[in-house]
Amino acid sequence: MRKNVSLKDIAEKAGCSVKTVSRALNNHPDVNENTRKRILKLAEEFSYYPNMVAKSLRTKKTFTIGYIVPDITNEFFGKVGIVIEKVFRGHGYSLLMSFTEESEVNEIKSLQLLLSKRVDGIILATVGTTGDFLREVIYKFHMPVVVIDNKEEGIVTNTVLHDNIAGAYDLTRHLIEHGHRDIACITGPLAETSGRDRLLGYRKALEEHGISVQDEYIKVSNWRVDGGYESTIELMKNSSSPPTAIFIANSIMALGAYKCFKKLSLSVPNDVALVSFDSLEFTEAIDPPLTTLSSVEEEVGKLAASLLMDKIRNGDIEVVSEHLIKAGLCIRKSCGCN
Amino acid sequence: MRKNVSLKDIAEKAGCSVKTVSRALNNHPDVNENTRKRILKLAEEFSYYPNMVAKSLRTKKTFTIGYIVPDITNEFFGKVGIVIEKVFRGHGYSLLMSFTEESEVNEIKSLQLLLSKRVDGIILATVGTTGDFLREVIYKFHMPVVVIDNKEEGIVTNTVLHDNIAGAYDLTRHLIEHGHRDIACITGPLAETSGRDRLLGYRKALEEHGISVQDEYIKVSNWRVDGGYESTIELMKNSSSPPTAIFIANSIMALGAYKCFKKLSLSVPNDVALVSFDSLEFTEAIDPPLTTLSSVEEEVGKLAASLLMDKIRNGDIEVVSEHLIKAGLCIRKSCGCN
DNA sequence: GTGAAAGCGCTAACAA
DNA sequence: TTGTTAGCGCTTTCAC
Repeated sequence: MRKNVSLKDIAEKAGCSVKTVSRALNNHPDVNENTRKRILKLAEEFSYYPNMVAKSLRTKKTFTIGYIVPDITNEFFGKVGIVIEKVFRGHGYSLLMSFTEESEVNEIKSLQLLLSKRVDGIILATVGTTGDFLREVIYKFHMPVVVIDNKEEGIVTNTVLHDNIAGAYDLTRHLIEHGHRDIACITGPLAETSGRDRLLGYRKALEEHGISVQDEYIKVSNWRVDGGYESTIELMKNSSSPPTAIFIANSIMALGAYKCFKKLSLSVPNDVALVSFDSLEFTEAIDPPLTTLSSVEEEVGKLAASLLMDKIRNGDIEVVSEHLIKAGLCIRKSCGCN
Repeated sequence: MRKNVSLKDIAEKAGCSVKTVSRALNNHPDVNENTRKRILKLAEEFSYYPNMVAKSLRTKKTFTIGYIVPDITNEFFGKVGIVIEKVFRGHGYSLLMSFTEESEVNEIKSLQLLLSKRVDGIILATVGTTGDFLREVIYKFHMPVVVIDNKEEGIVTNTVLHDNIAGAYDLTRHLIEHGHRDIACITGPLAETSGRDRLLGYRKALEEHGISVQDEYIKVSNWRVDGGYESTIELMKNSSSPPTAIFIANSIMALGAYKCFKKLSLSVPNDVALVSFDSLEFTEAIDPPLTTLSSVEEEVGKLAASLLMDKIRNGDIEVVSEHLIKAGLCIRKSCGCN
């Protein structure tokens, strides 16, 4: 930081008090029109930018929101971040970002940093295991917090989640409606809500349609291209009878499945039908276009942002609400449609 | 913000002065070991988190870096952002993010906001037309700034850029080495350095190999899937003789080209060979895998971050350096190799 | 309509 | 080794 122009500098030139300058610049009514004009002109001349640091110290508001996510290159967190930034920018807030790389230690460090920086609120895509500390953050420091993406263990708090169970259910049911009975599932780590719940939705769909769930059809993978590839190989080569359709719990892994089918010279959807969760940029450009759920980032971001905004305004830290965002089907061709 | 525990609170309990507490907590040498231990214990008990706002006001350092980009869902800016955050986190800094949506007005607003928030430095992926204001930011406010991705018009400043010309040249030459002569180019908007320079590199490669550049083989598009699709259609259907190979200036547009080839039942690389710029997640999963340049995000991020860090430390705002990051070829199959 | 004084929580400079 | 004083740039309170 350098020696910036301050209210005092302007006050001296204008021949009035610091307070009058402050009033003029903050559109206070109690200030003479001529004085105001003179001051505004001087501020302009001096290229005055108010020192938000001093303002924050005094008012105890930083107009800064913390956004903590595992990894911003994940299209989901990127899109949600864009939406959140837009909402808050409109209210004069900016976004402080912290990346945890899915590490609990980093998540706690990030929270502590944001506590020190005295942000006005936090939107947290948690790894799910920092509940105890998070409780302190909220109830001891009265920090407004909204949790997204994963549920936090051991604490009931404000959350906005993808409706994982319903999504997995709908996708699987769509395969069933195409006449499939031998349907496999590739899901993510069961330690995460999303991995667990998407498997749950898949099971529920099968059970409700009188199809028995076979263990050899369930693969727990890692959300990545390589994991999707490996799991698909296993399903197609090692099963006693290979599935005729696969529900994959995210689209990145589906990319691995495509790779595998190419290698095994299997055609989608004739030999195997495919559906997966996220509608990403490539899902409609790939051949054949992938049937997925529609995007929920816009909704998740908007809702999380407005929940947080309300909490900041009302200070009702203790009022808790949980929200599930349900996505529709985005039907393309990999499922066998059209 | 709420009433947090302050140095004063701890000092009262510890029975010493505020300054002693400050010293103890900041690992100052001149403090009695017993006093220090007592104070640290109290701080722990009280869950004391130093008020960075007050500290910043006093020291004129916010330990905050501004990162301004058009759109964080762009894989390039996301990856660069991750790297930057990591470097700066190691030095105790955090990242304030601002998204401009490629708008000049938003870019200026973002800069003003960061000026007000008194960040210690800025990494800016500029739209390219805010040179005049940027000059003020740097020379009048002595703000350390590093520009990435695009060159800023009308101002010479610290930049870290992808070597667009060399990249386009190498990719095009690779096609020539495969024996192609009828090579087309789909580039981005010519108002952007990247769009312009990638076209330049393509031309250079043709000229140096004695191949005449044909205007009908050059399409200026929009970096998007749909643009890539349209341009490819035009090339393949409307050219007097369709090209046997295409250099595409980014991989998203290449996705559109794949879509088009599928529709026209053309096979890659037998009917048309293809190369494009960025190595994204899908480029190696698609069929056939796309030959691209290798990723430079890691290098761009690291260099930009360390340049900025040096500037912040040394205060040599006026020393300017420009850096070009050259990428190697990432050869897959769409070019005809293997 | 305007100003003086105090203070937000911290650290730098100087004393003790 | 520890404490005192002052001040960072702003807003709040209260007085005029």
